[in-house]
Amino acid sequence: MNAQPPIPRADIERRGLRDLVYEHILEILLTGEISPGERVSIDGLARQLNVSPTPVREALVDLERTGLVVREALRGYRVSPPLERGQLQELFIARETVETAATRLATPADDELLRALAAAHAEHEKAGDRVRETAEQGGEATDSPEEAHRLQVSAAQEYFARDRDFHDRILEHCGNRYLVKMSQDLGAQVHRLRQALPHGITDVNEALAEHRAIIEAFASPDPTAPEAAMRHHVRMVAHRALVEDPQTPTQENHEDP
Amino acid sequence: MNAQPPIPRADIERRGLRDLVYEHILEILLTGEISPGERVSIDGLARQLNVSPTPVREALVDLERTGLVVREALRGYRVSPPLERGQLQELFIARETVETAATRLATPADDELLRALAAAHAEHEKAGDRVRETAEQGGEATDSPEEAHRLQVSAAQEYFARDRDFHDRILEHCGNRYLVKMSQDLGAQVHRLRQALPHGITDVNEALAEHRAIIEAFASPDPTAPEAAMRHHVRMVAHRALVEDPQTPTQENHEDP
DNA sequence: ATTTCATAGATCCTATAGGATTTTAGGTTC
DNA sequence: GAACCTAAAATCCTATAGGATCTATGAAAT
Repeated sequence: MNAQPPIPRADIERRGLRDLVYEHILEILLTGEISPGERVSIDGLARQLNVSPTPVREALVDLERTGLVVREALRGYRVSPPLERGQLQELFIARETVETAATRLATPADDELLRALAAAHAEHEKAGDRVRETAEQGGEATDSPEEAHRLQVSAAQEYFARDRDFHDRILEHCGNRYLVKMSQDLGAQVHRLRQALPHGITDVNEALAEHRAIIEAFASPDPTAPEAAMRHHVRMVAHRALVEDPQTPTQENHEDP
Repeated sequence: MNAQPPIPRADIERRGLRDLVYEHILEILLTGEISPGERVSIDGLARQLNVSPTPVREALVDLERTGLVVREALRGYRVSPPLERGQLQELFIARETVETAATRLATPADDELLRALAAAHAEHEKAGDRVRETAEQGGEATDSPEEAHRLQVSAAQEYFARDRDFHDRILEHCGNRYLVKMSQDLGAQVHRLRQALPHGITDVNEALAEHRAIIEAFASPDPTAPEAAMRHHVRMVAHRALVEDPQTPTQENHEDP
């Protein structure tokens, strides 16, 4: 007989069908395969994924809490409508609150954080280069125009992922699991926002420069510098996202800049 | 025929069986009917509530995201283990972050907020009186000892609910739905913490005084006063909750007091 | 006495079925 | 032509059934 000891299989990470379905639906939502406001049929998804409705229902309950879908009893789920300007402002303020708190808690930075930030930033810069390349050759085209657009979208996704990695490195080192969870919850909304922006990424240089400033602030002896740099960064991102169509302002953040 | 316009019935609020089951399980968890670490059987709950397992499963998925239960694939749900000291510290820091941000956004307070806070505080004081009464006559007893204890628990629950109402009034007026949601998520953890504390409520006077200070700060012309009062309150709550058994400290909040 | 193994029970997980409700399509009337 | 009513299809919601997995109890062996 094969002498297999009671293997303490902790890292195999057994996952039920529900988790797989969740990721599949998430993929559908994030790629924008279904438009905001459109129905997300439970039975339809079950047929499409060749599973029963039960795991689909569980996955949707989970997704509802992320805010990506909304539920109306007896009427099913719908893709959440796009973020309004007011929600956008609130979202950035909430993000500023969480990110600055995490940055403060991660200060002073240990060597591990500094190395991780440098590595993440390098990847972010690479992704930024690709974004610029695809944006330039988008007009002339090496392949078909739809292929060029596909490359552009792919580069943008990679860029956003690396951007988020940078922030996640800080979150990981803040030592507060609740702030991490909050940031993840907000992250889903942020993604929704980015997907909704019509024009491509136009602030690669600015964002990278602000990230670099954050790294330098962590390296400096001033314990208030990192938080200030992060606050400035989040506010600039908000500013760049809110430049167009001046609408009804709803609230401001009363704090010293 | 009755000339009913396309009634925008928004407040009828239709709810499915899943929501009722959710509330029932929540009640079971908050009253401590099941001990931390114990199993939460899906089929068992379904039998107990006379419903099928499907809505129970959905409710548990929802509860899992609140942190009240934890899931292990193919092994079911369990009541979350009690908060460790490190988690407690992190929880209070997260709470301080969210509550102070909301307080800052609610400043300057309008008349509606001031009235709402005064009303909420009055109810909170009443509940505090009942807590003191039941604590005093707990020994002598008017009825059986277990009846006295029941009254004590009931008074404590009312007290906590009114305490939370006070904070919610501020949250409502901060104008940021994401901060509100974060506070609600943390609220479930806070409740878990309170239920775990062995001795009764011993800081009624202190808490009420700190709340009164917050009200006065909102009434003062100093725009930084409310946030400072709230920060002080949350920190004092944390201090009073963390006095006993000095364990390994994990992190501090680097900010000017 | 401790460990190992095996069997029985309970539980989780997924699939399928049917009742209730909503949505959609088509026809009718003003 | 627009509004209203009716009927059918689709969908949501809940319940039930069966296979897979885990847990627990008890017997056997070292």
